[in-house]
Amino acid sequence: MKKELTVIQNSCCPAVPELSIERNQIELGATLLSAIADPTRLSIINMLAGSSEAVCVCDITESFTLGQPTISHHLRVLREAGVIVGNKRGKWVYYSIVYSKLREIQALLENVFAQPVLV
Amino acid sequence: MKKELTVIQNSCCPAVPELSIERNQIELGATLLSAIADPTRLSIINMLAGSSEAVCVCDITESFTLGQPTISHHLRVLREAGVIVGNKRGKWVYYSIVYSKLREIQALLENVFAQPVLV
DNA sequence: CGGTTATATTGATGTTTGTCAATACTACTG
DNA sequence: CAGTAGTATTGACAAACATCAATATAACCG
Repeated sequence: MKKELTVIQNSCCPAVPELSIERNQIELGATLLSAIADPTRLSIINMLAGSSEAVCVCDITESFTLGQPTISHHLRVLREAGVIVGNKRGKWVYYSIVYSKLREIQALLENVFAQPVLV
Repeated sequence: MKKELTVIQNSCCPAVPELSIERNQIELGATLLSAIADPTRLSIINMLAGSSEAVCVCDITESFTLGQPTISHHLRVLREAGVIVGNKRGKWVYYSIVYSKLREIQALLENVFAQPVLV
């Protein structure tokens, strides 16, 4: 009896795709996205990005119903991610956006989302 | 004795900036960013975005050292965020990217990061 | 039908995160 | 120098999260 030629579908995919991006970039992306993935922090970013001047912490705090230590915590997260910088003038601290870091985040997303070049 | 004309610097900022974006958008942005702000999930997105075909869960699972239920969990997070869709064929489930959702995320970031139009 | 394979769900566990109250620190003020 | 105001830090706590082991579900196979 001759052997059947039936193609057994025991493989689910023709080929397993590779990652088109390095592990470092993935880790960095996750870190940066985590830093901004919060309503309060997105609001702070939007507030600072919309201001031509650096903004004092007291004004940021006033914009939210959250307590001052909580805002200070969020500012620290953004600062440590490199998204904002603080500048002390007298007893006030003024924060402003690091635009290059925002562009870096967008560029990282581009790379993660990018389809490979069709040859 | 005449009143001093000294301008007391008891205000830290000339003006408090307003948010240039709606609260809904901030909340949506935070939700979507949280969904992708994880190394495993970013890798899955990159893997799927780099594939011309939908990819079977078993192949996704093989690409990581994490257990199958953990990958299934991450797939669920991405699916519920609308970033990927699953399609069942026989006993396999194939996932693929919802590119419109990726563009939505990028557009949201554009709005959050955008400086207001200079008049 | 009984067994096997692929995927999802559930439950448990340790870790991280957002929030607040209390406190510390720093610079101005009188 | 003592008091006050703006900001940061610490510690505590509850909620959310990532992970795994165990189990459930669903589709194929013999």
